[in-house]
Order: sequence, then structure tokens, then C-alpha cells
Amino acid sequence: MSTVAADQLRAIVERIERIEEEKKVLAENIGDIYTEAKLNGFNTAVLRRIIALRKKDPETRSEEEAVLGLYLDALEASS
Amino acid sequence: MSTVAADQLRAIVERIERIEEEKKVLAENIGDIYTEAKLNGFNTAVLRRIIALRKKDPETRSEEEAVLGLYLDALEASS
Amino acid sequence: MSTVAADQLRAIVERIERIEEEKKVLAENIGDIYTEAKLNGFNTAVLRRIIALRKKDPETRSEEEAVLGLYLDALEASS
Amino acid sequence: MSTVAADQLRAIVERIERIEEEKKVLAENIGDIYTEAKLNGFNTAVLRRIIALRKKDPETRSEEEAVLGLYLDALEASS
DNA sequence: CACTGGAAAATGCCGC
DNA sequence: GCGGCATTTTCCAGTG
Repeated sequence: MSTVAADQLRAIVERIERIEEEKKVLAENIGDIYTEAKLNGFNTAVLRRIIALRKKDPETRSEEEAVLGLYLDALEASS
Repeated sequence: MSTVAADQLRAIVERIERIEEEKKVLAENIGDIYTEAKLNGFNTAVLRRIIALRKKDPETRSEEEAVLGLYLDALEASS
Repeated sequence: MSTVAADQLRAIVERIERIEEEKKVLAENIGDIYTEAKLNGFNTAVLRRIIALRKKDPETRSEEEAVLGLYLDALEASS
Repeated sequence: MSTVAADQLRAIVERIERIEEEKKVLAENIGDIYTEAKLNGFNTAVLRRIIALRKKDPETRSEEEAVLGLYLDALEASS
């Protein structure tokens, strides 16, 4: 690989590492918020479920909930 | 699925749970071996690394290794 | 450890690898069941949720569901 | 849950979601860099390995490395 | 005995 | 649409 490509490679790697570092900081910030929430008496497992729920689009979410209900009922019925 | 095949569903769930139970037993067996190894003076963190290393080794021969070498050299050269 | 008990080390590593291999087979078996279930029209994402739900002991499960309800209501109320 | 706590809950959830959104943007930025690199003829799989390698290197100095060497030698000797 | 950190598993995502 | 990779979540040993 030529010198020019080597410089290009280095630039790519460093740009990615820079952004990954920023991402890491954000992940730590999120962790801090959970820690603080826990100290304030919130149940962090439930908080995580809330975040996950809100991430799913409402349609998928209600559809999935409905199917879950069906399956649980079916299991109940056959027990 | 219009009506849920309850018996089929139950069978699926129970088969999965059965196998997961077996998997759990195996995981405990592995844990026991590590515990015993530790009692015999082995460093279990290193044991885990050994296992991981041996798992990856078979994939070690490839074009990709060569390209990796090229890239690492290029980074070295431009540093 | 001054000198490494090589035979003992080898035995440990091989026992662990043997059991991990068995675990891997079981994991594949589980994957096969999900695949088959999907072919039979089941929603595998929901199946996974069912399995996860049943894994939690009923007490924890209802407690967590209750807290989830509280939080969702609170979010609704403050919106 | 009281109104005050409800507001606190909402604040927590929104702060987390905000930061997760920023993280998502950064992840997309990284993806863009890989895409561009690929267009320039780089092997992105190898690029990812480079990044991963460089992430782990700082931990490379330790007693653990020495023990790892001992164990690998012992395995070699008993093979 | 709760908490933290790290390893393993599960889930989701992106490229082919 | 599938397989492989990366992220997330879960689990567990170690530690205070």
C-alpha cells in the first residue's frame, strides 16, 4: 500500500476512534443517569423496559402485545 | 395465526425449556471445573483466555490475515 | 505456580472444551426449534418473551409488572 | 406515584432518550466512514479488526501475559 | 449481602 | 432473507 493510502488509512482509523470515544462518553452518561435514578428510588430494570417499549413503534408494540396475550391464554388453557 | 394451536405451543415451550435446563447444568459443570482448577492453584482468568484463544485459532489462516498485516504495516509506517 | 502441572492443565482445558461443545449442540437444538416454530406460523419474538417471562419467579414478575404499570401511568399523567 | 415523582420520571426517561439519540447519530457517522472507506477500496472487515485490536492493546502489559505464556507452553509440552 | 465489574447469552442490525 | 457482527442485557464471581 502506497504512502498516500497509508495516510488515508490512518485518517480513517483515527476518525472512527474519535467518534467511538464520544459514543463511549455518552454511554457513560446514560449509566450515570440510571445510577442517579436508582439512588432516587427508581427501579432501573423497569426504567430500561420503559425505554425499550417506547423505542418500538406503537403498531408493532400493540400487535406483539396482542399475540403475547393469545399465547399466554393458550398456554393457560392447555395446562 | 387465527386460533392458537395451544398443544403445539405448549410442546414448543416445554421442549425449549427442557433443553435450556440441560444447558444450564452444563454451564454449572464448567463452573465447577473452574472452581476446582482454582483450588489447584490455576489462574482461572488465564484459563478462560486459553479456552477463548483455542476457539479462535482455527480461523487464523486467510487472506484477511494478510490484509490485516498490510494495514498494520501501513499504520506503522505513517506513525 | 512455580512449574505448571501440564497434564493437569491439559485435562482441565479439554474437559471444559468438551462440555462447551455439548452446550453448543444444545444451543443449536434450541435454534432449530425456533426455526420450526416459525415455519408453523408462530411469532418467535413472542415465543422468546414467553420463555423469558416463565423464567422469572412469579413474585418478581408480578412485582415488576406492577411497577411498570405505575411508571407508565405516571408518564401518561405528566404528558 | 406522586406528581413530583412523575415529573422526575419523565425527566429521567427523556434525558436517556435524548442521549441515546445522540449515540445513534454517532453510530451512523461511523457507518458512513466505513462506507466511504469501502468505496476507496479498503476492506472494512479488516478495518473493524484494526479498531478492535487497537482498543485492546493498552491492557497488554501484565503478569497475566506471563502466566498465559506459561500455560500455553505447558499445553504445547504435553501435546 | 449488596455492588461492581467482567464474561456469557440474547437481541438487533447491517451487509451480502 | 440469512449469516455474521455489534450492542445490549443478563448472569455470576469477586469484593467491600
